[in-house]
Amino acid sequence: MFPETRFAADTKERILDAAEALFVEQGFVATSLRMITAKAGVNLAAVNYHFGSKDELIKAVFERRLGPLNKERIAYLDRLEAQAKGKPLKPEQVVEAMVSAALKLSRDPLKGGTAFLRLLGHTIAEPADYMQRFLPEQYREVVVRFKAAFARALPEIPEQELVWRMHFMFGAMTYSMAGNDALRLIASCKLCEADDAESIVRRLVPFLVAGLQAPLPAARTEGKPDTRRATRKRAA
Amino acid sequence: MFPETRFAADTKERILDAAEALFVEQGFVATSLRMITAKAGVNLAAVNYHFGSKDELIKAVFERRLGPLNKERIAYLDRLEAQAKGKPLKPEQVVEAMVSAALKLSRDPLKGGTAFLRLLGHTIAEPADYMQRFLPEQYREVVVRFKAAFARALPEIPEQELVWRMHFMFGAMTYSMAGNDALRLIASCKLCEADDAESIVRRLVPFLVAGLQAPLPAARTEGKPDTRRATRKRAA
DNA sequence: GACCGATTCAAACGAATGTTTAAATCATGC
DNA sequence: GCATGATTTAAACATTCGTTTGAATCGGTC
Repeated sequence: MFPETRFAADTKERILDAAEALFVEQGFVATSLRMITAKAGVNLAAVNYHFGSKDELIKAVFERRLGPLNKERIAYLDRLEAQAKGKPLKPEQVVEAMVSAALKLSRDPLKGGTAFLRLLGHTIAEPADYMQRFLPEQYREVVVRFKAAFARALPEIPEQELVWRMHFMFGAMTYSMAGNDALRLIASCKLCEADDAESIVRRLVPFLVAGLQAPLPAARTEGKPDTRRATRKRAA
Repeated sequence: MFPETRFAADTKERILDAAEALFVEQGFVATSLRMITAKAGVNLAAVNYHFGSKDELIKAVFERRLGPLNKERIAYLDRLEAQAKGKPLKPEQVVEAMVSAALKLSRDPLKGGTAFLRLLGHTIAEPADYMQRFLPEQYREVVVRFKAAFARALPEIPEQELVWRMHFMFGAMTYSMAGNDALRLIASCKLCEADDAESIVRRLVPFLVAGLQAPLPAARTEGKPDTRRATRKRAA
């Protein structure tokens, strides 16, 4: 009852691998099932046989990696909180928990996760309707847990402000993993040799921690906002 | 000699408007010329007549807004540097110059720029080959000027580090303007009422300034990076 | 009113898309 | 060895795509 997954499931994984790679290069819509099955070396009908439809294939590509990735993020957070014994974590610990799982994924050549991380970055912006429902579902638990952890680690930040800063954090994170295309533009190149994921994380974490801890914006003045202290004066 | 732009040239702009709106909702590839021309109320052939091809239409959608937007960014920076009379700017001034032009665009209802900003966010990640060459071209001057301004405003940050932080900055910026879809996930909603562009900017700027000024990461230690000074204690 | 370039229009083009079908092939139980 | 279910295969399905065509229509000039 086991070796059935030997050749058959191989087909499924070959399809997933090929699809993952092509989605990164060309996007979902521009990648046809014929390209995928050609690259995977399988028959065209195999996709609809094993996955049902192209949309389901796309979801499967994500579930294969995003599930374990987010589980590991939560596990990392669990470990930290267990060590802390009820004390709030330090902000850099929470950021680290958020980021380092992705780092590990990208570093493991067996998992072939580098392509997936770039795909992930490209896809957050994906306007496709079924993706707009699928991705939040995949991220829900991570968001809830980390939002709570950040709220404890940064008690001086009001909730609404924290939500936005987490939003910015997600942006910088996904963007920096979406590939160095935009980076190659900023640097005149030859700097971007440090594109291994580990050094990216080592640079990203301080940036995010500082941003999350930034002084609160001035309440609602019209003139030059002076970015001074965080008086929680409710304007109006 | 004026009303000629009333119906005829109106066709081009009607197409551009419709395309812009549909691209935001569905992406480039998923949006067909038939949808665009239907929404614009013009004939299908009008796109190829006025723009030559779908790709050229896409470029036109971007050029119409991205050109003025980036020109204004540079003009803003020019103004600041003229006022400073040779002194380096403050980091928040440079960030403000980068961000506020986009804010103004989004606030002008006449320009209909809100949709475009969201489109821009979605598109930075666009894998399409001709976009990979077109966008850097559009951004080149902005990047050069702002990189120089940041280098003067943040003299203690090494160039390589600065390049990465600008990268992160672009990420947080584009992401936060790409629409509140991901945000709606973080907040349980009902917080996101503050989605007008101005309040976003007021929150975004302090975050970015703090991130850009973050303490430099520890050199290359293996143990827990304490983000303080680079103690080269070897954790055995 | 006739001419003309610019624009619009309906219709068709070939190519490519996701999906389905029915036969062929495989592995495996009895 | 044969029946059975799972998989693979080649071929076709109906749509949809971007683009092209050639005639119709418009506004303005002589």
